[in-house]
Amino acid sequence: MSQLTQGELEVMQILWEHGELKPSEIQDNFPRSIKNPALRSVLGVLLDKGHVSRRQVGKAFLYKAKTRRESAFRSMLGHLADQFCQGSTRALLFNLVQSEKLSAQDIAELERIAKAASGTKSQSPKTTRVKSQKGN
Amino acid sequence: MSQLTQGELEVMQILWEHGELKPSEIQDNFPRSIKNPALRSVLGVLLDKGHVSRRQVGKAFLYKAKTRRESAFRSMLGHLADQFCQGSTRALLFNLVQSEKLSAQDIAELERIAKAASGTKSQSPKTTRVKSQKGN
DNA sequence: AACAATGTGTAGAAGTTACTGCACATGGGG
DNA sequence: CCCCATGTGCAGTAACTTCTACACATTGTT
Repeated sequence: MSQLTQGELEVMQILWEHGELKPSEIQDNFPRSIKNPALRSVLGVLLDKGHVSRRQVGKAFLYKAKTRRESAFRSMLGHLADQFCQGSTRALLFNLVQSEKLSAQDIAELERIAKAASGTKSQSPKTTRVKSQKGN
Repeated sequence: MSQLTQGELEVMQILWEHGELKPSEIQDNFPRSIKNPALRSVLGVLLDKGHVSRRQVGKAFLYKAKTRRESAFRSMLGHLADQFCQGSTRALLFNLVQSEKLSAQDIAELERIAKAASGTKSQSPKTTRVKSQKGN
C-alpha cells in the first residue's frame, strides 16, 4: 500500500484519534484551516489507496481509518530503514540508541522494556506500558 | 531545509557513497535505468534545495553532497517522531525497543552501545567518543 | 411551499516531481 | 578543417498533491 503523504497523514491522525467522523468534523479538528472540498479531495485519495473506509449515515458520509496507526508508523519506519539501514529496523534502532543522549536511568528503562517485550525472563513484569501515548 | 523525495534520496545515496561525481557517473551507479536529462533534473532540484553543490571541471560538472547522510537521516527520523511520537525521537526509540523482538544478546549489545554513547559513569568509559555530529 | 443550513459532486488550477526530446557547445582524432 | 563523442541547456509533458469555485441535493424550520 502506497506511502502516506503529509496531508494524508494529517487526516489519518485525526481519524486515529477520534474514530469515525464526517468531513466537517474532521475540519473542526484540523490543526490548520482547510476548506471542505480540499479536505474531501484528500479523503478521496485515502479512499482510493484503501487507507480509510466510509459509510453513509443520513446524507453525510462517515469516514473511518482502515489502516492502523501502528501499521502506518511501522511502514514509514521500515521505509526509512530501507534507505539508511540496509532495510533493517534493528540496525536503525541500534543507530538511534547510539546517537541519542541517554541517561543511565533511560538505559535502565530501555532494558526493562526490551526484556518485557521479548517475553523472556523479565524481572518485574509490571505495567511497562509505553505505547504510542496519545494523551491528547 | 525541505525534505528529500524518493528520487532525490536515490541520488544522494550515490553521492554519499562515491563522493564527487559527474551526472554520467551517477547514472552508471544508479540502481535502475535513468536517462541523463531526467537525472540532471533531479540534480537541479537538489541544487536549488541546497543539498548538493557542483563545480565545473573541464566541460562537465562534478556534483557533491552538501547535506551529510547522517543529517538527512536524523531529519527524516525527526519528522517521523513529529508525526507519531509527539516530536520526541526518544519516545520513538522506546517504541521501537518495545516492538522489536530482541534477543537477550541484542539487549546486552544495546546496553553496551547506549552506555558507550552516553558516556555514563556506571562502567568503564573507554571509547566514549562515537561521533560529533554538528548541524550542517 | 420557500428558505437557510449542511453536505455532496464535479471541474479545474497551481505547484512539484519525474521524465523525454532535441538543439547546442566543446574537445580530440581523422 | 571536419566529424563525432561527451556533456550541457532548454522546452515541454505527465502524474500527483493540494486547493478553489460553484452547482446540486437533502433536511428542518417557518
